[in-house]
Amino acid sequence: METLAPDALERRKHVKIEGLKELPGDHSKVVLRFAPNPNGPLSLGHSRGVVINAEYARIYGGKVVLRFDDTDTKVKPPIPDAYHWITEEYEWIAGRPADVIIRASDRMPTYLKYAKKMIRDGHGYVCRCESDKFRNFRSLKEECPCRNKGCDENLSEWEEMNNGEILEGGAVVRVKTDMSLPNPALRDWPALRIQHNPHPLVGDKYKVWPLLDFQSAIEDHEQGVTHIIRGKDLMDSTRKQTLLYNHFGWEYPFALYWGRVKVHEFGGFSTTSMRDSISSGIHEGWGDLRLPTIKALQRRGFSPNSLKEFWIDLGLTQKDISVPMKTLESFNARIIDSGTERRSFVGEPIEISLVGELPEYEINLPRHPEDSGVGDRCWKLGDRIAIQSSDFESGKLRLKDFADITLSDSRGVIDSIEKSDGRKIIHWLPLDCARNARLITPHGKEIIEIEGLLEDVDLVIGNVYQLERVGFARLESFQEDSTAILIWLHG
RNA sequence: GCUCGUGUGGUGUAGUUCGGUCCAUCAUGACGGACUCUCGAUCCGUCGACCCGGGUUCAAAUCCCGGCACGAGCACCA
Repeated sequence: METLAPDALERRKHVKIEGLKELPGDHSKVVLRFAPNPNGPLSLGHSRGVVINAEYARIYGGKVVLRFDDTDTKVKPPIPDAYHWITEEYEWIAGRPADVIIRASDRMPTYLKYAKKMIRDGHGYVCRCESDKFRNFRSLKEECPCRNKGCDENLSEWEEMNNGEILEGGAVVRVKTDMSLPNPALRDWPALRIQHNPHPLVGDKYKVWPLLDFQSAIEDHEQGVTHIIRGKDLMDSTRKQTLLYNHFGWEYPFALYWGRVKVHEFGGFSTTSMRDSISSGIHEGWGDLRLPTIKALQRRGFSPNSLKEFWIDLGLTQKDISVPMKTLESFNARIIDSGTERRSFVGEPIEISLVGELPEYEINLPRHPEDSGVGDRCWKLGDRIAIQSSDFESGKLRLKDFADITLSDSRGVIDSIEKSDGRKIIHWLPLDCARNARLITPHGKEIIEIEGLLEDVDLVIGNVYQLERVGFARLESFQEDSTAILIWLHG
């Protein structure tokens, strides 16, 4: 060591530890879970959960359970399409499908079974108090009258709840903890409530539905989850569920937390508010470029690896953070740049006639400046070309990779083919090689569409190109009139 | 009100468990330069931080006490 690298021993002062920290506990059979509500497709915020869980599963050779927490039919009702959207988006982000996929709504018999057992064992009870009345008991650390009912009475009321004899709001099943607990959130917390709304997938078969804390607790145990990674807003859920696990004699998984994330450009990630903005027509749909959805990121051409590197770099901390999209974009740019071919896009074009000795040849430009292996793009030269109106200034310009010209009105006099001085270099396009195009760019609350001309050489729908002097964009489609639709990615 | 959590450069992040090897890591950003027939890439340089106040100690980002700030939970949402 000392002879091979004498100063390696000293120089190793501060090294940043890359990657995720070690998971606590046993690593031999790691089971994690990602549990979204299928009330919409996945957002950029969700992708943190996918990345972190999938990465830990990869590190330890463990599994990830993708679980649809769809037990609310009223406040955040599930969207049937969201189940397959999320399944596919999970796979896209993680680079592999989830190991186990379950829907909470399919597992109702299990939840109801445990609920009944809890009541029978005296660890839970049917509470008929109105919510604000119970709230009052809770704040006073007093027990509500329902708490000391006999087991038989609880059980018969439980049956009434399930039969639909008790209306919504008429009863709730509570986990018996301790009304004198210092943390008010833990005092006899609600486990199941009545919902008569039909569930979009299982209909009106069930009248009693578990709340998140109960459903999630039971299912984590059923699936053998060893590590729960969740937002720190759910810390009290851990404490509530630990109390429930004690009733059942189960051992609670390790829980890890992350703080709230905001992105400067988008703020938070509320599926519900996105849903509202779509139904009210403010946004065009879940793939609207202004929305922080995975669908929008896919349309723009982000690499799933950029999400992975981004979230792993951010790590798993409990700090509430706000990061700029620029950070994600720089990860993405680094990933895609070497494999992204260049093309010319002239926005808001102005036609120019070339005057002078027009060489009778084709111009060969590299598809990638640092990678000759991908070959050239070939332009047939004509005397009609287009330049960007923002570059139009009467005077001396260099048409990139072609010629020095002097511009006056809409005529470009060729001064020389060789680069003769330090004049401004602009991108351009022979009209013969151009196709109409529209570059669509999200800009805050607006969507900006720039009409222009795109170099019409080997265009493949779905590919990302770097538009010279403009930035990265994904070719989304050709319209019927053959106009190319480009979606802006980043600079 | 009660309970819980977090505070390191503009933004993130490493280091905090077991004080010294930290005049504090890395990335991103901003600024400047080199190179390049893209405003991309690459390369070089510069800027910039331990919430505050005490205490313990030879030594504190790290331990203790007290403040302050921010966030969250106390939903018949997830």
